[in-house]
Amino acid sequence: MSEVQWLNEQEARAWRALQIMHLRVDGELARRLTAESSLSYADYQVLVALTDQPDGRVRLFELGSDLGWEKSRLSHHVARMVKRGLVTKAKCPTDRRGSFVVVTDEGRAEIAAAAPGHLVAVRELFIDHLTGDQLEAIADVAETVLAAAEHAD
Amino acid sequence: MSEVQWLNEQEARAWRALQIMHLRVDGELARRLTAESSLSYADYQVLVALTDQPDGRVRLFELGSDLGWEKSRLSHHVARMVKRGLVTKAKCPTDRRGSFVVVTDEGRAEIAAAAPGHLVAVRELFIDHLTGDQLEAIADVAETVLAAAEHAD
DNA sequence: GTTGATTAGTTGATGTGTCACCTACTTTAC
DNA sequence: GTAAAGTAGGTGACACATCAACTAATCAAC
Repeated sequence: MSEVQWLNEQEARAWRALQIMHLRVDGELARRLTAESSLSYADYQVLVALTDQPDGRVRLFELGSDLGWEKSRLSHHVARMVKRGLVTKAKCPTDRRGSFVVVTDEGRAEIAAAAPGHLVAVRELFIDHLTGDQLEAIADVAETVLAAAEHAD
Repeated sequence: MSEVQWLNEQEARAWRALQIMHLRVDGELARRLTAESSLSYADYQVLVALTDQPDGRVRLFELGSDLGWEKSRLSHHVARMVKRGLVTKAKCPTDRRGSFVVVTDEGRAEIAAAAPGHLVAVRELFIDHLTGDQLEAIADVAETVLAAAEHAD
């Protein structure tokens, strides 16, 4: 067994605080979303991705990689959303293996109703407490870490 | 309906990047942990909290608030860990409603085996890409946000 | 054009989280 | 003391996530 390199105080503080912050903030966001709308946080993310597109449709595999979800999870989740009338599926004409997920009017209505409250919550729980410099620093860190992860695929 | 205040570019960039970073990093950490040990990320967190204590025992409600878990989730999860022999439960002598969760030798062995690999992964996926200033900035941000959340209980 | 590898998506079993509700004990107020 | 309120924890039903195995279409090689 080789020596374990434990985290030093600064590293441990940053890592721990970040983990706990994320837990608290995301937990509270999810709680408020389900309390104030009929959408889960997962539903919300799917609907945001769909309504970001001009035609409100995205291929399943693309949605999966955008959200960082496994295809199985996505398949199950979309099936539940179809059953609830938030989205539908459509065959892809150019690749007969594939499907699109398409927002329905009901899905658009649900996210339109939920978004304002969610944005208020994001501000209240996170953004409002930070300076411009801090937001910049956060974005730099996250993008650095993500770029490294991409690079190590 | 009042106007929705959308996120500006800087805010959106910071928020989005942070969310995606967390998804990717925590997802990869969880994947590696389950691949290289018999512990889930949740198991790992419970065992860390227990082995942090000199006597390896924590009251359930305390563990719950440390981890930010609901009591029901904790109850279910601990029950599963008991079944797997990683922890046991012990009645609290001073409050007869309460119980302690106690690490077993097997639990200690499992986390001792898993911790080195996990630390390597935390470094590789996160810490190694950041400067001391960046770590400091992250910790400041997270602590600020957490303090605000505490304050708004 | 036939074979093999890869990719898109599904399915079912199983593990995990959440919600509403429950018991048992403790604390507070009178 | 006793009633009411609060706290520690558990339970069962259901929603959700993960894993392995599967079908079907496309792509690459020859």
